[in-house]
Amino acid sequence: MSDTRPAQVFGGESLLFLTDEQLRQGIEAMFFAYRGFTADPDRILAQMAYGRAHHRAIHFINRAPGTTVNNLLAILGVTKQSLNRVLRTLIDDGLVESRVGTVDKRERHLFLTENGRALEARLSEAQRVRMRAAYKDAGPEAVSGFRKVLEAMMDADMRHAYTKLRDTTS
Amino acid sequence: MSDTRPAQVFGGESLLFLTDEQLRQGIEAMFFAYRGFTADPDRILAQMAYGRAHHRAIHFINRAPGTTVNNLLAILGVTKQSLNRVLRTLIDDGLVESRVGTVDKRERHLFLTENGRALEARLSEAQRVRMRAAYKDAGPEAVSGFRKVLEAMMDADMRHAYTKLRDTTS
DNA sequence: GAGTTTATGTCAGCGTTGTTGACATTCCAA
DNA sequence: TTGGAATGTCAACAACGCTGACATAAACTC
Repeated sequence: MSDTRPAQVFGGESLLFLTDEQLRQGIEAMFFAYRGFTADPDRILAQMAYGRAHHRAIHFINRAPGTTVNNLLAILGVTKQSLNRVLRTLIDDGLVESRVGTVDKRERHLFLTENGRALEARLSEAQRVRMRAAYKDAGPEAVSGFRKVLEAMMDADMRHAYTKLRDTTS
Repeated sequence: MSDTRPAQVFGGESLLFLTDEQLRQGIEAMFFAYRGFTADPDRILAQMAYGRAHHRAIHFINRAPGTTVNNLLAILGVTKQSLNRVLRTLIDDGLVESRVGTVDKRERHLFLTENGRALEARLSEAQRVRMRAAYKDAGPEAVSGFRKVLEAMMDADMRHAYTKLRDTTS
């Protein structure tokens, strides 16, 4: 059942930060913010025949060029059938190149083409504009807290994927 | 290596927290965290024939009992056809009650039934468990920053909806 | 009172993106 | 050589967005 009492007692100003009310506000903030987070790329994607799944694939291929399909599958957390449909259109449209592996020829290594990089730049710049404004509004300390809470909210395997990407300079 | 130090130690002098690398990390953190954010309710919903859209409707009807369809439409940011399909099933399944307005008889006021409240409690408790753990891990100061950045990331109309709900004690 | 607008519901159709299941191919490894 | 891993593909389906069109009732306006 619902518990409206503070679940933890910390320092004076933060007595209430674990009440159900505070948690509910966090939940609603996530909901509304995620909409804003995806709104700008969504507008660009809608002009072409693409959706968020294409954006995600493009993002992570750009982030880790040469990644295999299986690796991408793990990061995106979807089925191979679902990813394959998206990759198929991106490859057919000349945004992604799929190269057979040299060491293991079963593997396909994925790269963005010139056009793919151009779209990636458009999409991520649109998203960064909003993030930059939000970061600037909130200030550096808030940004640090923001990241800390988000990391704590991830599933363990996603946190591993995230930190692995984070600590890799592309 | 990438620089993961919090930028606030340099105060307003440093724009390190606004580098593209920092922004990219924030973008990826949002992506992975949102998956975790929805994972627990998703598991419950999958057992019934429901999805995220049902959860959202249930959440906001619980949050603002008696809200009208139009109001809910604005909060959820979907078309009436899309919302209607979801509401239809929830009403047919006896989770939501739709009452004709007394002042304006065109309006339908939405309420959760006993069963609706029970499901809402299950879903939101599952979500709160994760949020509570994340908040506890990150600490009160991080939570404040988290909320600050999320609010700054919202579209203006969503921020209005959010603060309106936030400042209404149910 | 007539006409317009508003709130809602509903039907039909479509697109993206997720799912499961089945099956083929290729190729590494034991 | 056989088993399993990585990948691709086909089929079917579901959730949930969308647009467009149309119906109804109520409220508002002139």
